[in-house]
Amino acid sequence: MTQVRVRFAPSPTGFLHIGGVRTALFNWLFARQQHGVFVLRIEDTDRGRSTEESIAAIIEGMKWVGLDWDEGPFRQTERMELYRHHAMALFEQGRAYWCVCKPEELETRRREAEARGLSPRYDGRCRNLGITQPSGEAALRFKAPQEGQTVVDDLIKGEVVFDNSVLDDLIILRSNGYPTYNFSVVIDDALMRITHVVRGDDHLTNTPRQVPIFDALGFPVPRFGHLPMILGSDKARLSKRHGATSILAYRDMGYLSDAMVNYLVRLGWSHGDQEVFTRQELIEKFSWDHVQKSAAVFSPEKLQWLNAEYIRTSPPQQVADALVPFLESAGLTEQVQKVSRTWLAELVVLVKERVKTLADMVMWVTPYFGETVSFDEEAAKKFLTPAVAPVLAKLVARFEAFPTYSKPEWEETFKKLVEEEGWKMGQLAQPVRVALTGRTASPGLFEVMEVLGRDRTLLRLRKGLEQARAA
RNA sequence: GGUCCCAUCGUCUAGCCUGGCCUAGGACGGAGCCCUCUCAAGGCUCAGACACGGGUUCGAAUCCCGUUGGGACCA
Repeated sequence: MTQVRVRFAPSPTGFLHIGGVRTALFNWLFARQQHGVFVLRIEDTDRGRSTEESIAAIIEGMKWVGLDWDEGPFRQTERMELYRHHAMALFEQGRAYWCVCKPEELETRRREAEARGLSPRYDGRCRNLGITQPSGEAALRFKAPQEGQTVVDDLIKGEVVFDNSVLDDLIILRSNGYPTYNFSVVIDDALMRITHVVRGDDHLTNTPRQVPIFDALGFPVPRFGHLPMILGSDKARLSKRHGATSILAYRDMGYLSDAMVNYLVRLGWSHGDQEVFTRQELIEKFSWDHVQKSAAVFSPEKLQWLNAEYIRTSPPQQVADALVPFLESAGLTEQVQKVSRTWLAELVVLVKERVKTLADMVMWVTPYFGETVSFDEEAAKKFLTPAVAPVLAKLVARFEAFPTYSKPEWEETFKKLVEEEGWKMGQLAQPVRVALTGRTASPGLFEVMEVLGRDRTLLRLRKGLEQARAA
């Protein structure tokens, strides 16, 4: 049994796309499950559009989602000699030939063919010219098989049959000496001994063009798997106008990488009714025959639900660590430095049930940092009124009698006071909530007090009382 | 235009290969109720799909053919 070797081969012409991450993820899961090798290869032969920033973004994105690679990153631009060498090898074997047709001529002939209702492929004019040493501009073309069929036994789509008669002789080396996409992938996949080529299904029809090249060069043909596309809500290919498509944009919006991975894997793959998986489970349970054949619509709502799920269930300390950069960019750097990591984790526990993203969490968590809070104007106006002042004063007095905070005792004290006054819980709870957090919505009051501690609780209650009296 | 791929609730999907357990299951989203100091979380309930047409069969979401509709690639 030969070792499984898979690859992810993005072109660095922009940020790392969520579709790309999903392709990488399926490859990675398969590699890890099979104890195989995952190769990262940067397809940067398009010099005009490839950028260093983009390569850095791909690497950063891959690291963020935790898809570690075993070999690479390789770059095609560093492998030019290999492509030329193998292209010339094909020429020497008589499997490739020089084509001196000018681009304009090709264009005219293509139009003519189309006008006559024929398919617009290369007519093979230079195929039998036997040019050995082209004098001017020339491209190298591969002699594609013209008869028979090429059968691709796809891991996902099943058996797909193509008639070779529809194939034309594709250019493998351009007149400028650069290899074409369809050629360089074959050489790389062959030389890197890739056993399973898993990519987007936009490459399915490229496959019968590539298989004969493997054959001609005497390389073993890998298995292929073509993943369905990811679409936007209007069923068009996912793009900027559907919202963020860069993986790092999701990081910056406050999504957890585990949630992202879990969401992406379920977009096109399933394991019965299970929705939430640990990485280990994914590695164990992943299989090609449960990969969907049809395209899937990306759902920001479901992603958000899963993210909330992960925020609730991940170890609080881990969530707290991921939260820190968000607190810092919200201007809370100093405050964050003053508090302990465990207190931060307590804060996470306090608010995690009410939050969808880490960005949300910042909003929920800010009231607990300073000594005091600023009151939301509307909230104060509604709840910190002269009518509640006397009761609030009594509450403060009774709480002050306790040397330390104790949830059961303080809660009992609170309820007793409400009862004595003949009030409903909400009548006192809301003013207290505003005093403690500045807002009308918060976690349970006694959990809030716990996180605040005795002294800050009393300080804030007194401030609230002042406000109520002044109103 | 040619070739190829695809088709179950609004969305992600289970079921399809190995027909009957499907009056089609789960999840997100939506509606409602419960819980409740607010907001959430949670629990319960409801609405909601086998693209269409032919076959095959005692019986089809499941098998076959066609149609329609999407999409990709080639240029």
